[in-house]
Amino acid sequence: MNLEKTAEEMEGAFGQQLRDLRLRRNINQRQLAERAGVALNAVKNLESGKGATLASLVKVLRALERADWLATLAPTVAISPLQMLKAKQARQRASRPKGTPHV
Amino acid sequence: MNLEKTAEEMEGAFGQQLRDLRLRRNINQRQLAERAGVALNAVKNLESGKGATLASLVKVLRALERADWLATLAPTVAISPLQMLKAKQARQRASRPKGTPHV
DNA sequence: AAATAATGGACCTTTTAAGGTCTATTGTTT
DNA sequence: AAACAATAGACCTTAAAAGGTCCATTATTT
Repeated sequence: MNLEKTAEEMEGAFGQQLRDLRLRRNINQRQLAERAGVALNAVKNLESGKGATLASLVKVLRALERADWLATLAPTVAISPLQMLKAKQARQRASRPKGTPHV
Repeated sequence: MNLEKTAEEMEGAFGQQLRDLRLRRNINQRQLAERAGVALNAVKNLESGKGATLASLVKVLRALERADWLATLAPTVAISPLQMLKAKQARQRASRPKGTPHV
């Protein structure tokens, strides 16, 4: 998967990966849709990269037993107990730029 | 991230990860939306897990410089040149079950 | 403590995916 | 080579997200 791709191309390449996962398990689109609890069209859309929802993706990943992948996006940084004491609590909001007189 | 979660809960937990990524970079939702080329609402939907499209997700990941993550779903299995010779080409379609008289 | 921007949430309209069905094509099996 | 199911693609209707705007709340800064 190239990093210089357009968003559309990436969606297509992503769909190809989903298809690979399905074929490795040797199940057809209809079966996958059933197990995932989504419409056949939703699976088609995902695999072809023609537009899909995150909800459909999550359900399909569960059916493919790859839902664990979703947890790997932003691994939480481990922090030692000692550091913990002096650490400020994590931001809940982004800070506003100091100098920049925000329009 | 728990593996016993419902699809909805997973979408929420996923949104939290997106938020973490954004806050680590200390940019606000508006800036992220701008950079990603999506509406502010799309970012809100993603982070709150209230429903979003894969297209929005991909654009936002690019803006967060985490689009590479998308390629990690189904790592391709390496195959030695020797195995390559006797290997059948990968399936393009799922096979139909032999015995099962398909309804 | 006061000022202020970031965020949450509601509302509206437009766009698009979901869900359902049917047909044409084509990979796979026998 | 023939049979047949898996997939692609089109079409329609319904549901839901995108995009835009406004207001209320609250974390952060000074």
